[in-house]
Amino acid sequence: MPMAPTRSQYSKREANRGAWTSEEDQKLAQAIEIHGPRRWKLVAAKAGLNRCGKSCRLRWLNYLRPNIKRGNISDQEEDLILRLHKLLGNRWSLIAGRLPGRTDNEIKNYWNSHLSKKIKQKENQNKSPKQDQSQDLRNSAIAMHSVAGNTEETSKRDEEMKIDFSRDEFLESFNEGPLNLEWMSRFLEMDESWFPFA
DNA sequence: AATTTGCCCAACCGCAGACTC
DNA sequence: GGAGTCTGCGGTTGGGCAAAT
Repeated sequence: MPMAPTRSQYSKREANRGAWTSEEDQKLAQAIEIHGPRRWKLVAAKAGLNRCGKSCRLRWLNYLRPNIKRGNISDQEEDLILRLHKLLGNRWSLIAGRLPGRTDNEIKNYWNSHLSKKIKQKENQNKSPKQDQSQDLRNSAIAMHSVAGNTEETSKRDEEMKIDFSRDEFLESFNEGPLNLEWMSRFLEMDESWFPFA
């Protein structure tokens, strides 16, 4: 029985795969400028790239898109990722939505290569009593706000934050089916004006 | 110097839901 | 309403590189 072609074998006879060249990037950027970052199949065709729409979309979102932040994840960003992951699990796109300039792929990679290990280590050495989850939520909101660009001291805000997150209410809202996700999306998309310290 | 190992990250794949006709 | 297509998401893979042996 013949073996299935490997990925590299496919790449020789079908669409381009693998790393993008700067020439391809340029063509894609030009096509998007004309047709917009939608209709990816069309964009791929118009760009004259032997790539599928999906591949073009990914390249745009993770690399070519304006305002992409490159370089190391800051401590503040890391803290926010940890907190959001605690709330949301592997909802990388939602998490990325709260980190300006970061992509879901980048955060997912960062999580898999750095944070998941850190957490395991922490879990192993830290068998201390669980933190009050309402405090966690308050901290999450504070971290979200500060990463969004506010320069006030978080400790001060923490003191000023008067909203009383009810742990039980919050946790209950996660156990009620599809509405929960909607609720969480709204929680994460909330305008900064929601925050009392804004 | 050559080889092995481990890590990082860009890119691919499969699936589900949204959209269009 | 249903079929076909497109889009977006999360999981996974594999190439490239540096450190270790």
